[in-house]
Amino acid sequence: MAGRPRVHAQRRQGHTARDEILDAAGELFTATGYAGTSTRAIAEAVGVRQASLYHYFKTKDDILCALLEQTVAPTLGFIPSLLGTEPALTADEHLHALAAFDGAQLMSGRWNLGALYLLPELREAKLEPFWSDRERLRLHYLSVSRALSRRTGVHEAAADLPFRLVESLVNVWSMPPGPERCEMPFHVADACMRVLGIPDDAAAALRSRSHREIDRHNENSSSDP
Amino acid sequence: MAGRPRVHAQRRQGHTARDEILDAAGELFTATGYAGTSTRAIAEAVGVRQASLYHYFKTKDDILCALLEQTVAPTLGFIPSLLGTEPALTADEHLHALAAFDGAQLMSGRWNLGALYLLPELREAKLEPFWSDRERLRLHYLSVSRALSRRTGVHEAAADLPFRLVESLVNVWSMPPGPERCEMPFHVADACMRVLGIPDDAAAALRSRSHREIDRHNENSSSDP
DNA sequence: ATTATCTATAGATCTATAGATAATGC
DNA sequence: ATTATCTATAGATCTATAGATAATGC
Repeated sequence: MAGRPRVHAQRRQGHTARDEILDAAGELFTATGYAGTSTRAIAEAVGVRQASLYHYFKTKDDILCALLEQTVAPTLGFIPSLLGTEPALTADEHLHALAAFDGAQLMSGRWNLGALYLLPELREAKLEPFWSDRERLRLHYLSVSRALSRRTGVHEAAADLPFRLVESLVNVWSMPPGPERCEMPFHVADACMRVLGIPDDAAAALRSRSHREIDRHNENSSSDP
Repeated sequence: MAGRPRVHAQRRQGHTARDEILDAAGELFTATGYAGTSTRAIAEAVGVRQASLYHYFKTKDDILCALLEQTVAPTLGFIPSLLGTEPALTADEHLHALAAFDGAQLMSGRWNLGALYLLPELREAKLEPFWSDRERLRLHYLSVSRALSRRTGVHEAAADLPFRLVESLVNVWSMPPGPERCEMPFHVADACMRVLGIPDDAAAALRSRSHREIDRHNENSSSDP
């Protein structure tokens, strides 16, 4: 804490300076792209000098990486909750809750950070540990989806689709805010089940259980000392 | 013609130097974004020195603008053909052929230039006359679509959708090449009709007429002296 | 003493311009 | 003479580092 005073008063959301930087970077990267956003522009949006960013991030890539991590970390943190229930969840309960949580999380931020996945510059940047975390998440989706596709007899290529379906929520950000938009992650979770050959009524019946698991997780993780 | 020899032999598609530059820029802009592609990178991909680009384009924005124009100019050139038939086309024939031509054209290039519409940098760049051409095309879609929605009684908000449906073909570029992919513009043209309240069998019946109009236009415009 | 900021700047780009040069065409 | 290219470079960035400075905490 403390340190030399800033040249401007705080103007950003976020409890720490690091969070302020990520908030500004999220806005600018989603609005004008990665290469199209200079570190100076980020600093100005925060209200600090350009060099001050480097107290918190080693490079500009690091800022993007931290931002992208925010899109996968909460869901990775949810997986242990799903694995630790008593009695254990069935595969369909597990996948439905995972997709609903992941989707709601993608829709909950101030900026459409998932849209950053589409930036062409992304392929070039050095973004470990983001890529490895994202791959872990993808493989988790895949293994649960495979279990279900084996059970229903649907073609195994379908096991790739739930992960992609959830990511497609990026495009839902253009909807006007409101209850309809908030429902979308659950529609997508239902669609994940159908794509794996589970009938629509059975899929819809999983919703209340998913809500319960998500609430349970959110209570436990917010009550940290 | 003529002029000082290049430092490298030709390595790009395109009959003129200008076309070579646009081919290289199309590849690089779609791969690494606009801000992420330097004029030096474009020049290297062409096999000329960076400054030589400025013999053909006043600014970097100009290159992007010319590239984007390629995505709307052919379709704008098709409209007079559609208006000049004897006897005149009905509104549904007109819209179906327009959508099929426009869609096929978006899918026909070497690069997915329509995807450039999604680049966040686009909003900032100075891109007249592209924006005005694109607006002309949008309004043409709109007026034909409105005529149809009035006739079928579908909500008038649907008149916006055909233009957007055709543009969504950008996402089809991830399909493997083959007959299925080539069919997509016609599926989209059918979908434009359905979205305006025209039944599926009537929509499909428009295909042969659209094919004929497109062929007629291509013959006429390729036989320029 | 520690920390978060600041000022200043090096060194690497990047876009665009000026003017030289080496072909062809008349 | 005209043209398409070239070399060279100005001037404006942009990222990242070095080191000074002004707070708090001990």
